[in-house]
Amino acid sequence: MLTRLFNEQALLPDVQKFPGWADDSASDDSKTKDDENEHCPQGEEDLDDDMKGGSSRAHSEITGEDDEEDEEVDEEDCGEDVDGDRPKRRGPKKRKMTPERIERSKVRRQKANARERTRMHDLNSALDNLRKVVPCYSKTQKLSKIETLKLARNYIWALGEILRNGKRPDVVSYVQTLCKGLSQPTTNLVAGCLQLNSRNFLTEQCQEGSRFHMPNPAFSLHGFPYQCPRLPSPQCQSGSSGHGLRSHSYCSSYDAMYAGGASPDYNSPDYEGHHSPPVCVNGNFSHRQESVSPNTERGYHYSMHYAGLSGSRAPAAHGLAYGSGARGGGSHSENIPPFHDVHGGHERAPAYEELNAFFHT
DNA sequence: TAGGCCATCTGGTCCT
DNA sequence: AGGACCAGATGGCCTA
Repeated sequence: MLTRLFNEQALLPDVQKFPGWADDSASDDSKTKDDENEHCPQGEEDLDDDMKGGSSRAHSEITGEDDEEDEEVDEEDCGEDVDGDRPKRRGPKKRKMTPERIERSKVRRQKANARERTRMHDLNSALDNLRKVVPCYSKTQKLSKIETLKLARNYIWALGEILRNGKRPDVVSYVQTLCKGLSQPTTNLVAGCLQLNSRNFLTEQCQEGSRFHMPNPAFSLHGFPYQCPRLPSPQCQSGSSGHGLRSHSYCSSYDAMYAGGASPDYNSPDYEGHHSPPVCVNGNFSHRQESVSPNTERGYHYSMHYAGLSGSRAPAAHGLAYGSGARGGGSHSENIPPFHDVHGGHERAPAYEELNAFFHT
């Protein structure tokens, strides 16, 4: 139901000031150095072709290496000077590939491969850590690498804006900021995590005054007609996203953040304290994440991070209603899975306390 | 089947 | 010489 929740283009017109947002694709600064390396390759050691993988054989083929590569080559000229049909190579003279050298090359290459694997694994685990501290995190359904980076960038920017402006962010702008440059599926996901529910916006705005600013009373996101849905459960919606994001159900909501109601039960076994930096939209910080719907075919859990209480108790005055959200239920839903199921343990961001303190003053 | 995402291999470049 | 980093190529997996 929430597919196509937000039209990305329509979502973003107001947020133009983000440095580097203008052209993500354009910033794909493909290298220039290659242009300078048009000379013929320098005497490559001829690694044996029987090494497994061998996906990048283009180079060797282009250089014209063949069975005769053991012959020493003239290193004076290159490329344009063609001796016969084949360009001459320059660079160090090729040495004979003795069996020992071949073996050493193999070993060296294998070691390099292993290092590269390790390096990429480290990179991926760093990326996983990053996933845990951006507003939407799921163990079972990860954001792609690029989406994680973009969302993290947006998130940092949004938090920075909060600090700079010294006031609570406009909700729509906040969502726009978070979703800037994200793909449609990820935008839907983030929006789903924030669950911009018109019902609550409207009721809160009408009944509780200005707990937050809604520029458009008939809530729609810059043209996106998000008409107050009557969800079976305000806490969980199922949605699907294409491409990298498999179908999932997610939850956690703006409802919960804004709905008045009982405070969460921090003594609940579900509650495990803060694991996540705050997604601060209106100043409500809390520890645990919103629940997820268990009735999904693949059990994807998406959550928004409620975070930040500097202590271990959230002030009820902020009216966080875990789980039940807009229904105003006091205790959080029994559907809420253990927090760690959705959120791996990780450290808090440093700015946490400051932000928390800020929003509680 | 096309397209997106990812892991891996590989060679080039830079640095120590 | 060897390690770190990078980017291209390739193939596998998954989803629409």
